[in-house]
Amino acid sequence: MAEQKATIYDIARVLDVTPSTVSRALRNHPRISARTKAAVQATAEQLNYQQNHIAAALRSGHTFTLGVVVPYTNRNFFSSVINGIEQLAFNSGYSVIITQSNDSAEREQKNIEALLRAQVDGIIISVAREAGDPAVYQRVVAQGVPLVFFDRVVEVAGASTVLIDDYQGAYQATKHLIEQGCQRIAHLTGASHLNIYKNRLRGYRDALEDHQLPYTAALIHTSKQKVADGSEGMRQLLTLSQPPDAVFAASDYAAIGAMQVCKERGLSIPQDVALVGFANEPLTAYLDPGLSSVDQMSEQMGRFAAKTFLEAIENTTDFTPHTTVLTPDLIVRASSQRKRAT
Amino acid sequence: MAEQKATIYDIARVLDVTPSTVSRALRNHPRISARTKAAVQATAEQLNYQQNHIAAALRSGHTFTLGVVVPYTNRNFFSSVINGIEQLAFNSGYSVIITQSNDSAEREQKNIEALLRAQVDGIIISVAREAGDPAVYQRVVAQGVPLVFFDRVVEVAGASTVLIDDYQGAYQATKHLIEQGCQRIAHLTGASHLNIYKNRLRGYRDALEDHQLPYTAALIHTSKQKVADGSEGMRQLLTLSQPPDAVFAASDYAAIGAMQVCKERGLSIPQDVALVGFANEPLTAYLDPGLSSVDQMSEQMGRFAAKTFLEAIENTTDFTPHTTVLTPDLIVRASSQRKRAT
DNA sequence: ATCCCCTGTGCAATCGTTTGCACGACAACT
DNA sequence: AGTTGTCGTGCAAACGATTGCACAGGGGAT
Repeated sequence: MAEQKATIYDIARVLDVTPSTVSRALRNHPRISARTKAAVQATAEQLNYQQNHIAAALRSGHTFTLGVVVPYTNRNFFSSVINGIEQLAFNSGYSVIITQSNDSAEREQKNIEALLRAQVDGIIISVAREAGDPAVYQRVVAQGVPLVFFDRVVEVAGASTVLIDDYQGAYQATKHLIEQGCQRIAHLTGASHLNIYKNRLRGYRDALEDHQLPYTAALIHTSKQKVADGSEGMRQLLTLSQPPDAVFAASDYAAIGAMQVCKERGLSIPQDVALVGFANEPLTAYLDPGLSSVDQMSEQMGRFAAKTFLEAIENTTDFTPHTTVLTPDLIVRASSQRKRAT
Repeated sequence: MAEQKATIYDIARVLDVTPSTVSRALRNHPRISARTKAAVQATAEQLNYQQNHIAAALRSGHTFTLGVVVPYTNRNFFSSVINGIEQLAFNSGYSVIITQSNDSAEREQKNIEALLRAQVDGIIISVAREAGDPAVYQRVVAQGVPLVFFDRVVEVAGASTVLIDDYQGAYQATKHLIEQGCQRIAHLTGASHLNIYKNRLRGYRDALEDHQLPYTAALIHTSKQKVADGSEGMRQLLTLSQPPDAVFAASDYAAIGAMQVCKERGLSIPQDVALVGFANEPLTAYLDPGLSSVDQMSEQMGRFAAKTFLEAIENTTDFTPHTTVLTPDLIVRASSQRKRAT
């Protein structure tokens, strides 16, 4: 059944040279003559030679493999990031191993260890919601394996990070709502050990202040940002004596929940209540009305993470870990557009 | 920077035994005494020994790595399947390498070759929309690497497949529409070298016949099944002298397009036009009205694909390739529910 | 006592490449 | 003519584990 695979020995035998010469010829070593290289190439193709990555990896120490750890593969944001990572990695000859933590710290740690055993050349990770022991990350760095965090990051010496500017995104979204004439803008925020929600809240607050609008604690609702949480938040907000005329949610799902409640109550969107979400999940475009949202540049984030890794690999000596901050992009749809675009 | 990694030689030195003994002890070889095993275990932990997969792979021929090729990682269906695959694979000690073809046959072939070079223990694939040369798949099988197709399959001797029963799904969906009182049911189908659309069309057609409804060619619209295609199809259908009172689309996206057109024209859903899609993308639940759809059991599909692979690996000798057919599940939402559920 | 088998371990080859070092040949320079 | 340098290739030792075979010692059967 299993075909015999050709090795460099087979090529060497045919051409009556040594395997070393073949190896060097294939890797385009400068000291090998053009004639020999051509001959090796030719017989390699003829024998259908495929390099054995494993053997090469063992000797050289490079596996040309990149490990990725995400909470869930089937969440659009993460799968889009993976998409971006894979594009760049593939073009540079790297394979990508995907693992998922299911937001469990224990599972995350196991994943990292498995990746290290697999001798990956680097690890790109978005950490689990459940906080784990940072020692694991430090061990990765200590082993000399480049480590890149994205979106959900942790401060680790020697690691790089790729983020979006959550503050900016929230600021833009809030400013947009103000410009559309909204005066009482509520905010659905999330509680987490991660900074993303804090930064969004800050952006929201600063935008209000910069436009001389009061910051009102009653207009803030904190939750886990699921659809049901958004509904719950909206219901509470509508009980206020002065209900909001706009809602900026820190996630699209919470915004969807809010939208559903508005529809139930017969409130028109965006006239009575304008809505903006966060993440620009693909589904937001298909809602009725389309949900305005802050795009997280997921694919780009993946590409930057991969690029950072590649840089780290190529200059092992003089690479300094760094943080890349991407500017998010406000996508305006019907849910917040009260005034016609000029 | 890089810490020294412990090898079995280090353990052997400490205990004054040979590396062979250590290797066997770690792999729980029956001929090693319990005492030795315990001692090896202890020092392994003490030295923080982590097996080098690469070295083990080179010698043993097993990489404990599973290759996956999908058209796109960031499509919910595929990322959910990957999710399912990863769950089972991880539990059995396998890592999963993800590659994407972007629906290009050339890229798909390159991916497969890269996976083979990486010496993966098996490949799970959903083929590109663009048809490629089946010889690539045969080469995989010829090399003795288990090959499992899912959803978008190709007939290859020696390969296994995991599918959903598209015929059944379509039949159920159509039957459901009939039971809701629809009489003129249109179908948006896709053109492809793959069988999925053909089977859905067959299911649709047979359901009509079984309920004494005529099959009308004018009610069939063929396209690539994007949102815009669905809109286009719906517009055409509405120009008919006898427009349909229901649409069964072979994909959720086409159904969304149709839904948008209905809304534009002021047609009420489901009263004037009932709608059912296919795939049960998560967003369907959030549409207004919620879109009924046929669930493709994506995670389960992934789990079955992984299971098939694991079976093939474990009984290399007496494994016979087989086809697993999953029964899809019709999810009824507001878009097709004309009669109250009793 | 003799033979056989079982238990626990060691020996050494092997997986397929990579790579530091050495070496012969030939050209160029003093 | 001797020295130095460059070019093209070969030698052999890695990389870290796995594994078939051998073997010593001890117990039981004959």
